[in-house]
Amino acid sequence: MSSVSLSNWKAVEAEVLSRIHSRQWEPGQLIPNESDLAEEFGCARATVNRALRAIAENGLLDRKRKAGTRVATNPVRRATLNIPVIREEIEAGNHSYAYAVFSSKIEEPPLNIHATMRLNGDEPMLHHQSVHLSDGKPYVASDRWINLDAVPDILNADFKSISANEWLVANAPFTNGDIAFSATSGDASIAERLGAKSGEALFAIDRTTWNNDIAITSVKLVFHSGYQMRTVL
Amino acid sequence: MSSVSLSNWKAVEAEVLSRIHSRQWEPGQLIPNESDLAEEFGCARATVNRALRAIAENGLLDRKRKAGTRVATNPVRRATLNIPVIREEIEAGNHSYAYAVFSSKIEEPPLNIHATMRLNGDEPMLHHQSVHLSDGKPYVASDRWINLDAVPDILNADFKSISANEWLVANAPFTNGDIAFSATSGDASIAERLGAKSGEALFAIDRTTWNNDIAITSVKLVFHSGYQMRTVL
DNA sequence: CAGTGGTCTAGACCACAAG
DNA sequence: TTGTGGTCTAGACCACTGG
Repeated sequence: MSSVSLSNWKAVEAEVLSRIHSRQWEPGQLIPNESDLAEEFGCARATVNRALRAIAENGLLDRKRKAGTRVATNPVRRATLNIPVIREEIEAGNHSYAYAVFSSKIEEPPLNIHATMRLNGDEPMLHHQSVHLSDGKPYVASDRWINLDAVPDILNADFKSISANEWLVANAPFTNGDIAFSATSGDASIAERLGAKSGEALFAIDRTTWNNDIAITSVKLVFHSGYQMRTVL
Repeated sequence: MSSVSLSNWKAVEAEVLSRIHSRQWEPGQLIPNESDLAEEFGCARATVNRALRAIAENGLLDRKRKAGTRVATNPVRRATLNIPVIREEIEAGNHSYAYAVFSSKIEEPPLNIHATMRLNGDEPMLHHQSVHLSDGKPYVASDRWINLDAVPDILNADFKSISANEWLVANAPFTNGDIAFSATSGDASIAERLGAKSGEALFAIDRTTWNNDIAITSVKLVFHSGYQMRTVL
């Protein structure tokens, strides 16, 4: 067997993954503790810890103090999605980027936005609607609410040179947020802005962000027909 | 300032995040190197490393040898999605789970499946279609192709007691996979299986998995109307 | 070439939780 | 109570890469 010394955590990770995939260690089974593995592999316990922690973060191992480390029975696979700035996503594909503002005005948010953002009173909100274009074609429509109490300076932003999203990324850091992915039948106005057929199935992202419990912004992005969000497992 | 000693990596992480959020360290700016921060915080360099690595994995820092560590300019936010076994997702919501097989037969895959799975020859494929039910209502429709060369034993599986997905999770570990999220107008047959209106917008996941370059399975999941996939940022 | 992050080590103590 | 993972330390060497 592996009497050779596994002297780095990537090698340890590979060996452990191999034992899991080959069913030498079966789902649900308790694997040896870190000290024993360190001895077997001829490396420090910290190295084993690094490898096992990486695997556990990926969902293939369950680790508990005192109870030990087990091979996950129903591995909950984790997929990490990159949520880029739209302009960069478009330019990364060698397309030209542009965007257009449809409407930008201060008004009362509807109840669902009020609830989603967990607003307390009736903070003044900026309602900002725009479309991002790739090679001149509609790419994604954005319907955004911005809490002016949190970022009053946004009223001075020049949305001819920078999108609301990029202004916020650069000027309003957030500490936490929610994101949801769904499918929507774009209503007539959204469909028109995207150049889609009315009622066509469109991919949507709803994202709300806070800075230490102060709501910053909530945005609904509706993508052009055929859009896919991809990643690896 | 923080003349107190930050003696664990979570505290260091919090302090660094605070400096980023407060703009004490601005986007694009080079931050002190690990040794200097270790000295300032009164902890070991390894502790600083652990904290900075965690932040970098989340996209808020860019680290390069020799070049040092910079605050990310356009933080590419990463969202980690948990992809559970359908049964567990349903049962976690305290609903009853069931599923029904519509069709299961060996046949030639269409060209797009052949390409997606990167098949070489004309491996025999099992085409398996089913629906998962939550409290008796359609939850998600599954259209799956399985490479019988990779998992011949699946022909002996009893799909009355276990779904194809769960059989594969338990018996055919994979080393890597692709996953894509999209919106689809379910065709008439899918819509019917899901009890959805024809043409209604539905959330879909396409997932293909391999075991060391041997394709295992490719599945399209189409969820019931209104389904959302959520996570935090 | 030289500065930075990446990693390994040996040992130590701690925190949690199973029995 | 006690075994296990979680973490910290001080020091060392390595690997990458900018200048």
